[in-house]
Amino acid sequence: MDVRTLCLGVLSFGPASGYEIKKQVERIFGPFFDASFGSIYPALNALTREGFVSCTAQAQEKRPDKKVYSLTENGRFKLVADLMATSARDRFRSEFLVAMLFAELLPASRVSRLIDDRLAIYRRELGEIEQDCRPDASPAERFISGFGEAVYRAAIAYLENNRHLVEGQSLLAEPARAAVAP
Amino acid sequence: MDVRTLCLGVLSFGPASGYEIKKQVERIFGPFFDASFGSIYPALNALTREGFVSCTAQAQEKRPDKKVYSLTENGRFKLVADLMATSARDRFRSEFLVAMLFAELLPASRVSRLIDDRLAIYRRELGEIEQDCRPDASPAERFISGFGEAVYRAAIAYLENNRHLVEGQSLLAEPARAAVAP
DNA sequence: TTATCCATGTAAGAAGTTACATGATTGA
DNA sequence: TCAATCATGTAACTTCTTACATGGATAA
Repeated sequence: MDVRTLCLGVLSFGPASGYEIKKQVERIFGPFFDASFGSIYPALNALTREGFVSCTAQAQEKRPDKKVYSLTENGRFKLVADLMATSARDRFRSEFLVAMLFAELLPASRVSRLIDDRLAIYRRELGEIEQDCRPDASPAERFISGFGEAVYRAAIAYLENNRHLVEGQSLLAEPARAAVAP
Repeated sequence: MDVRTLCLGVLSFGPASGYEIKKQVERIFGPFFDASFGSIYPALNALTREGFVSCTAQAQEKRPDKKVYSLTENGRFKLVADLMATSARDRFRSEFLVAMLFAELLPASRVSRLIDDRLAIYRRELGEIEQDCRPDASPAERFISGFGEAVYRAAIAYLENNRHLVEGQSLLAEPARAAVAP
């Protein structure tokens, strides 16, 4: 599963430009998948060369031509083949959790700050998911949004209820043991 | 946050070989972070060159020397500096969710299979987390394991309760609309 | 007036994976 | 006998990110 497949997938909903594809990916997947312009544009060019998408340039004044891509028949076959072949794995790579493992080495204030920041991010994502919930969304879109909601809610609740496990464990600031048993 | 920092972090718990570092990362983080030998060994060599770790080779019979690395004072400083500097972001990249967005294009059986597989993976991870829960685990380790548990439980419950949103939506096999309103 | 949106593209580089090489030991 | 464990390492490759180039329009 790479950016090329993602582009084919978004184009299966209808023609779009590279710019619009990026926006759609952001809206639908939010933090579950992302793709930069630096990967989308080359991907679309390659797909065009290989005949999986076709491109018509729309002239615009004072702006680069807008290139609108459409899935070709071959492209549709390739999309299905890619989706069938994919191992569909998840990779959740959390620098936050790595940092938490070494919380003892950091000042307590830094640990608290990291947790607060993470909570703020999760809450913001949650808010965006709830806001973006449009009535015309497909079942598949609702499925994905709902998954995000469920996972974020769980993560937020966990952080709120268990942050004490890593807060106030610092070996730097104060003698933690003395504070625990006064 | 990269493999180099991860190696320094694990070494802050005590000396270890590259092989042992990989095992520890697998045990502690499971699916939240991983590092292959192909990234760990070069990282350790670079860290040795730069003086952040020291290395003593233990001769072994019929096997490559076991190289045991220890954090130097400089390495400990660098670890803290890296942890302070990190943005500690999460990136959850789910090929599974991408595939689900395009569930309509796939045979219903394939969609069900993907969901079953994902549930099996989540359940297995959950089981491993619960099994690995050792009495001597640090609060930080318990914090991380608990986070995984909470998130996996939420994901499993969500998939079980909402899979109908993407199952039986196939445009391939049968006319879904007719089946919905008989 | 400053930031954001629109709009595409390239080049350099970071970071990591996979596959290979080597090979005895141990448990199922 | 087959797979896993232990043990390190290199090289080729994939994939993506970041930074840059260009620049008007529009909203705060």
